[in-house]
Amino acid sequence: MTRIDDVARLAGVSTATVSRALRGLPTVSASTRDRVLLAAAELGYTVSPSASRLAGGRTGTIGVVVPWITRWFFSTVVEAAESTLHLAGYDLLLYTLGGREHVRKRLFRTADLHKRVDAVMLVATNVQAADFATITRRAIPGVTVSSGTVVPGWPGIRIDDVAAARTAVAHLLSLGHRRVAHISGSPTAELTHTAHVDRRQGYRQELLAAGVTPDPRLDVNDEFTISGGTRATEELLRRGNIPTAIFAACDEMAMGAMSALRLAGLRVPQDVSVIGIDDHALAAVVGLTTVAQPAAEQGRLAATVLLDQLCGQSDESLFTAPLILPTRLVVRESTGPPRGKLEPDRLTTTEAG
Amino acid sequence: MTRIDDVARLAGVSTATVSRALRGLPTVSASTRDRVLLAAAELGYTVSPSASRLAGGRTGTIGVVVPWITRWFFSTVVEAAESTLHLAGYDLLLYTLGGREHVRKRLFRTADLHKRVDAVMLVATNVQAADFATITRRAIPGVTVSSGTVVPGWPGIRIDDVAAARTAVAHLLSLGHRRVAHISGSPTAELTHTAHVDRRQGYRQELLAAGVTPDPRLDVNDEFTISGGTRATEELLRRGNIPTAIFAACDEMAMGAMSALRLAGLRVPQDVSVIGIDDHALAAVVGLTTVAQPAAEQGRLAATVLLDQLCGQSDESLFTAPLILPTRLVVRESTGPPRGKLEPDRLTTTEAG
DNA sequence: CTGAAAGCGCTTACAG
DNA sequence: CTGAAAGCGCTTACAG
Repeated sequence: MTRIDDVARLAGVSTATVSRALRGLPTVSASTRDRVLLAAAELGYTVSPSASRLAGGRTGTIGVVVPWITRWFFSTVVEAAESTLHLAGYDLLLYTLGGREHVRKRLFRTADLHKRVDAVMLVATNVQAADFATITRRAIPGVTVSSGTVVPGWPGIRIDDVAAARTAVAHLLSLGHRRVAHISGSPTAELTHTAHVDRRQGYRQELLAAGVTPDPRLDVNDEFTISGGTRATEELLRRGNIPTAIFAACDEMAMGAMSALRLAGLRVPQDVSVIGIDDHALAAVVGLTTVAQPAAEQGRLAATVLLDQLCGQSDESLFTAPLILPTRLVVRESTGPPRGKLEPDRLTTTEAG
Repeated sequence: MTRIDDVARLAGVSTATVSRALRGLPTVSASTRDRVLLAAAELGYTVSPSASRLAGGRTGTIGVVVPWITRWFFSTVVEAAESTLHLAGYDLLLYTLGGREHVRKRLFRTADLHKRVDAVMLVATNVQAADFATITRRAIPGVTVSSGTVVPGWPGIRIDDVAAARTAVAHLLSLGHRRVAHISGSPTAELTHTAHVDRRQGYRQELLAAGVTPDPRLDVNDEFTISGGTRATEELLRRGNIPTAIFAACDEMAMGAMSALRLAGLRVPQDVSVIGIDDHALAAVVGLTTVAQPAAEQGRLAATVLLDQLCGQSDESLFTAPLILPTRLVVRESTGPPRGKLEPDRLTTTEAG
């Protein structure tokens, strides 16, 4: 394998000059730079990352931490972040926690992560107060996406989960629904993020504002997945006193709900309306009404903010408050007025009617 | 930051012994090992990856290359591979090509990748003959998942795409369909992988075996995505002479097809049957009949095979032929007999009938 | 603008 | 089983 000395010899300069020329430092004359680049190209030389890291102290790598990668929001964020980071010449080290709390702990409590990456992007991954110390002491730059906690010194990119939930519930209320159920992530299964906490709060706030007392029997927890939505909905049906509408905390749960309702012989939206949050790629296919959030944009922005920090040219306002991206209601076919409002008798609502 | 000398001093041994003890080499006495581990724990010492890599020549990192991460198959493979690799102490460097052919080229043609990772996992990423030389010369271990080409010296994990397609088409034929359309990836949009080539071949083979001549007007290319499936189906409808069944090369395209058909006022399966390949997490939700392939298992197996190679204890049979995992037909609600077979008159097929 | 030299923090023959 | 020493391949003050 060719090394920097080979290039230096061929170009007739020192290794220090090769190093400078290859990295585009301004302290190299144009003619020298050209000679070095030519020599490097001729030898097919690329710098050894290990040596460069050890000597230079920079890894050229960003660590991206996600709870999962198979869920729509996370994969979309990562894909957008990845292309931005690679374009800037950074590598992406992927950590999927997968509910393994000990992995998260090890990541933050030891110097491990810090020695592998120049900066960290935490997606829907909460950091506990005990971790702040580690992060701050090592002064590692970072950014959070869709995170419940604010990490001191790290910008945050997110949507307003409370407001998004209120928008969803307001839509159902405006259609005339009063028995509105909520299915959301469970505190134990979603340890790493807190979107479900905020969304539940928004659900309750909006109901209360409309004079509706939240009914705990209409509030079920499960995983933020399709099957989680299915199970939660089955539980709702099992409890009896079926709601006229279900607000699912994410589109994947909403789709699971639609599936469970259909299996139970209930029609969406004639018997039960369903709304989610996300605007998943499949939401349009299944006609799901939802509150859209810009996932790719959050990934792209987070990567950009991180790169700016590494260049030392961050917008200071980012450090004072999280950057909140807008959400918007997308009405499709899964929501409509409650049955009683239009057709009091189930029999008159068949397709033949 | 504490270094290896700090640990050595505290434990009263040389840095060489610390290095050996920490890596669990057998040439260290139990009592010495304990003393070293205790000292390391007390100082909160973790090895510097950069230094370790430079000195040892190993990176402890696996490069995983995927065309996209937002598609079901790829995210499922990566998530399974990730947990297996991290469990074994390896980091995962993610490269998402995103249709950027130049990224793939740079990755293989230069020594770049080789200097960052110990081994490579290529998911649905083809390698051209010109790349073989680079890979072989550098003798970097690797494994391919769902790859069309066989890389000399690398095991391959995959399904039999031709057979999977034939299973799908055979199901449609057995229901009585003769006008069977195919929607699949386009040669230009899916440069990196070749599943669409094999699946198209299986489609044609099965039709021909049944005495049906493939009609090029029923064969449309687009992206392996939901919207690709939607566009391809719209194109089919635009061409007129609507098929009684559509075989989509993947579930995402199939779901796009279902969506386009519904929008056009056609019912699935009464007017048009739809079948895919994958068994996407949402297939059950939308009632999609499909040929299931084990995505997570392919990721897990590929990671295991790679780790075995790095330990030098690979099963030799893996290098002689790709490991083919089984697929199986999962019949749901999106396929049924063609209309003519049961109900010759469209009017008699309404729900009221 | 350029070079000589130290140093980044480990691992690995080699010798014992 | 253990240690002294070389070396991995760069980058970075420092000096000029």
